[in-house]
Amino acid sequence: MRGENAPPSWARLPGARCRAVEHLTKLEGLKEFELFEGIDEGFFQALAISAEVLELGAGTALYREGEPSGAVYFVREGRAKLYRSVGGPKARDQILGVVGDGSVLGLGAALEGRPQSHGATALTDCVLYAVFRDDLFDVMGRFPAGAVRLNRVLAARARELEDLVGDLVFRSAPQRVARMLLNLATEEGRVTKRGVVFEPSLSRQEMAEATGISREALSRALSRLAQEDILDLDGKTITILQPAELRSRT
Amino acid sequence: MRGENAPPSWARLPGARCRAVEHLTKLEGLKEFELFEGIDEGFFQALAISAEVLELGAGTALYREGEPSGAVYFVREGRAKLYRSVGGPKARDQILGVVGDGSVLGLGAALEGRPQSHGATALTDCVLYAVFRDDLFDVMGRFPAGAVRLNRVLAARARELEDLVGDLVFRSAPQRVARMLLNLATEEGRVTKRGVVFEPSLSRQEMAEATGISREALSRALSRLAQEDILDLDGKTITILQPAELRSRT
DNA sequence: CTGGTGATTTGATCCAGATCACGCAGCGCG
DNA sequence: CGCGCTGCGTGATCTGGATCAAATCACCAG
Repeated sequence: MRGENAPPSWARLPGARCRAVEHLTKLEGLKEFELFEGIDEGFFQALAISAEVLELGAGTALYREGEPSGAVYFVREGRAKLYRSVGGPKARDQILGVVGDGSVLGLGAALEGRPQSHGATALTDCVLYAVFRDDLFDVMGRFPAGAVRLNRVLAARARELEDLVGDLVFRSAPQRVARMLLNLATEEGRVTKRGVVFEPSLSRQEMAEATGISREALSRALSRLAQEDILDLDGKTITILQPAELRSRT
Repeated sequence: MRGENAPPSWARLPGARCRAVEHLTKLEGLKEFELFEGIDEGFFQALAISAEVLELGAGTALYREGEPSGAVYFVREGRAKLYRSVGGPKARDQILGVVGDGSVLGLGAALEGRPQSHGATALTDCVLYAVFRDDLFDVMGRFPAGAVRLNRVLAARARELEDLVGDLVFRSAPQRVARMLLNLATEEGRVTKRGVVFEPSLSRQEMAEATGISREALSRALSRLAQEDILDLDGKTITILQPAELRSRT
């Protein structure tokens, strides 16, 4: 049925597996998306009928840059990174953004009918609803109100990318590190009396890629902040001891 | 600002002036937008009724970063730059993109109902169709097929921004200069037997801002290319003598 | 405990590109 | 005319962060 489409990369990956789930479950999950608040019931049903539930193990790729768009993915649970790569001798990645539940992946490529402009990989175990392009267009045609809402996803992405460009161009490495930490903290941190504690879903390497600097530079920036008692580094967990001070270094 | 419709900045700017134009003219103009190919006639009429024709002199600002979204602008003629700024002692701009006719400005902010995330300024004299937010939402509600098309604009913008991030992070200054020249050439160049000739709509300063480097570095990069007979610089006009060579420096 | 493998830190250089400083050309204007 | 102003080119420094090199740490299998 979807024979013309090359199988999306998740279908070929060991970490991913499809699960049969009853209809109602999926429908309920979709209704939780803030994005679709106030949208007609029929839209959810139509989407739910088309959706495949997808469990993606941490670290497995959902799609890669340049790959033809097979589907869009509604993130129900977990966190994923979007990134760009360069090959060649000195291969590198740049993280474009980290998205959590309630977001949508692969939408731009699906709507434009062009190859993916970035790769997407699960940072934690994820639960996604995959909707194939054909089905998406079908549902969009039948429930335009829902389709129009999808605009917001792209508007938000564009805004975030503009922010990223601004950071890369205008701010120094230490400033970007500070911002990255604050972002991670608001996403993943628990507030305690010592400060904001979290165990980042990003490795040091990935933090560097998100910040647009080398792993070594990131390491140095962190140690520096620890030395100044703004951070506490203990194994994998990071505590922001002086959030205000960190913010002032932005 | 007072009320929900604070006057958009163009209304306060000397270079801008509104023109009374008959209905049919505007409608014809809108139908030329490739973006809306195949869309129902009613959509154009509804948009045309709401649209104001706006003439914007070269160099005048359409909207600024942080300003509340008043309207969206359909670019009928001319070229405009989108940019980010930092204030402070060492104020700088970074050009996020240059758009020409057939594109739409200010859409993200309008849809999100948030302040503009970037500024927009005319590079050349422009003719725009301005549609106020309220009117836009009204038309989108009545003609969802057209509304859904708008997401292509945002998808394209997001893709372009991803490209920009990739360039900034992965490529060296000379490589970015080469790309910028090639982009300008395809947009604005005439092919002659000597090579591709154009008189850029961007000043040197702006070329530097688009490339993410200093004016001096841009100047040097250009002279270098001229020295190697890849470019010819003559006053304001640039001729790309060896497009292939330039492309290989990407 | 022992060795191995990968991630992280630390330390020591290097260099692309920013910054600073200056000269020069055009251009409107009293 | 001379004056200031803005935009552009070019040379001379300076430096943030990349890169190279090596040590340390964490974790696991045996």
